[in-house]
Amino acid sequence: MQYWLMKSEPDEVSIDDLARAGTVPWSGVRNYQARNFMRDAMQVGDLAFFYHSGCAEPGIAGICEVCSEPYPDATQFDPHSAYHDPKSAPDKPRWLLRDVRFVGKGRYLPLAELRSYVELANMRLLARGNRLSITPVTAEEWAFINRFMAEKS
DNA sequence: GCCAACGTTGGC
DNA sequence: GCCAACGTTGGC
Repeated sequence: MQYWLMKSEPDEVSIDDLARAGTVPWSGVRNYQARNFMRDAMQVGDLAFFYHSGCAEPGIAGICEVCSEPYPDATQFDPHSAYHDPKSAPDKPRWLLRDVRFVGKGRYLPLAELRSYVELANMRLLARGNRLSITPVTAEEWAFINRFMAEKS
């Protein structure tokens, strides 16, 4: 059992979109490190913070759960998709993803607030220059942040 | 295998 | 829109 943080642009898929859909494929990851986390390190049942990026106030919006084994990201083979990868062959797919399931929505935790806690000083998300869209979260970080999720907003 | 050029991410 | 930081590409 491991914990994760997964970034999504709310314009594409927000926590409310996930709540409505129930389950979504985590498509569009085109970074090998993030792919390897999904392909190799994640396990069904792992929990992840759902993070909103590329928006006015980035931050943690809720929690989701890894709910499938890895399988090829269909968008890589779609010439009309922004995530199309012409170098990926259907018999040897380059990009694998997992499905994630909505677990809950918490008090919105802005990035600026996360940065204010010394307990999170070493969090991967907050590391200088971090751009990874999927990062591991330690059990300590999870517990520390998770208790804010239950607060009223 | 090095490394410069380029593209992308993502906060601000 | 800017720009720092990082990843990828491709020539050599």
